[in-house]
Amino acid sequence: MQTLSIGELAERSGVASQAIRYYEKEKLMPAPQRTDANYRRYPLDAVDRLQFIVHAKHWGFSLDEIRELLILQDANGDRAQVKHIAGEKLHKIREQIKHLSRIEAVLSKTLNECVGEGPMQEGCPIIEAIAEREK
Amino acid sequence: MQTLSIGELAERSGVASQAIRYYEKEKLMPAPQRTDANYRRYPLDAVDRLQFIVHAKHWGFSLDEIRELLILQDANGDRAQVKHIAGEKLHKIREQIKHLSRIEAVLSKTLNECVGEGPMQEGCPIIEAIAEREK
DNA sequence: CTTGACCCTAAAGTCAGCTTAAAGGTTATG
DNA sequence: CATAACCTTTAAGCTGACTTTAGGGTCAAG
Ligand SMILES: [Zn+2]
Ligand SMILES: [Zn+2]
Ligand SMILES: [Zn+2]
Ligand SMILES: [Zn+2]
Repeated sequence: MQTLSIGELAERSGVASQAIRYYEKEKLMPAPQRTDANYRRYPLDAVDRLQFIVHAKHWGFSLDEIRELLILQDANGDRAQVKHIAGEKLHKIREQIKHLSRIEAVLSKTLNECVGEGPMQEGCPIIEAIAEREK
Repeated sequence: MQTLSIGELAERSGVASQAIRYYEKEKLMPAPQRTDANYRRYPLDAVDRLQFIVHAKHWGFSLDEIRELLILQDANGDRAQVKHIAGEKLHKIREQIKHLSRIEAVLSKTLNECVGEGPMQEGCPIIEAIAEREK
C-alpha cells in the first residue's frame, strides 16, 4: 500500500506541512505511522480527511466543531448528533444573514441619501446612521 | 463645564476603562486633559464619541476603519471619502451575505435529506455535503 | 490614619488558527 | 561525500481588540 510523506500530503491536499502537524496535535488528524527515521507516513485517504477539514472550515465550522464531526465519523456515531451539530450551525448562519441584511438595508439606504459632495459641516446621513443604534 | 473621570465615562458609555485607554493609544479617542494628579478628565461629548465607536463596531467596521471615519469627522473632511469607505463596507457586507446564503441553501437542503437516525455506515448527506467543495 | 475605591503605566495574556524560527537529523542527487 | 531538500521537535510570533496582571499613586470615608 502506497503511503505519503508529510510533504507529499501537503502538496496533494493543499494544506501546509506545519498545519498538518498542528491538526495532529489538535486531534483532527490521527497520528500516522513512522519510518525508522521517525518520518510520518500517511495512507492515501489522509488526503480526503484533510479536504474534509478544509471544506468544513470554508462552511464556517470551527476546528472544535470539525473535530466533533470527525469523531462521529470515526466512531461510526449517531446520525442524530451530526444532524444536531449541523442544525445549530444552520441556525447561527441564518442569524448572521439576518444581522448582515439589516446592516445592508440601512447602509444602502443612507448611501443613496448622501450627496457625497462637500465638507461634513451639517450632518452626513452616513455618519449619522452609524452614530445611532441599529434599531 | 462638567467633566468626567474615566470611570464615570466607562459607566455612561458602557465601555471599560481599559478599553477607553486602549482607544486613546490607538488614536480613536483624543488624549483628554489631566488633573494635577495626572487623572484623565473627559468632556461630556466623549460619551457620544465612544458610542459612535461602539455602534460602528457593531456595524462591522474595524477599528482602523472607524479611525478613518473619525479623522474625517474631526477634520471636517470630504464627504466623498466617507461615502467611499461606506460603499466599500457595503460591498463587503453584500459578499458576506451571498457567501452565507449559498451555505445556508446547501445546509438546509441536506438537513432535510438526512433521516437523522441510526449509525453513519452508508453516507450521511450532511457529511457528504461538507466533504465536497462549495460548488 | 487607615482602609478601600479609584486612578496611573507598562507589559503580558487571551482567543483561533495557524506561520516562522531555531536547531538539528535524514535522504536523494551530483 | 558534499550539499540541498527533505524531515524532526519545541517555542515563539502573528492578527485584532481587547483583558489581566503587576506595582504603584490618590482620594473620600470613618
Ligand atoms: Zn445587530
Ligand atoms: Zn455623506
Ligand atoms: Zn464560499
Ligand atoms: Zn445525516
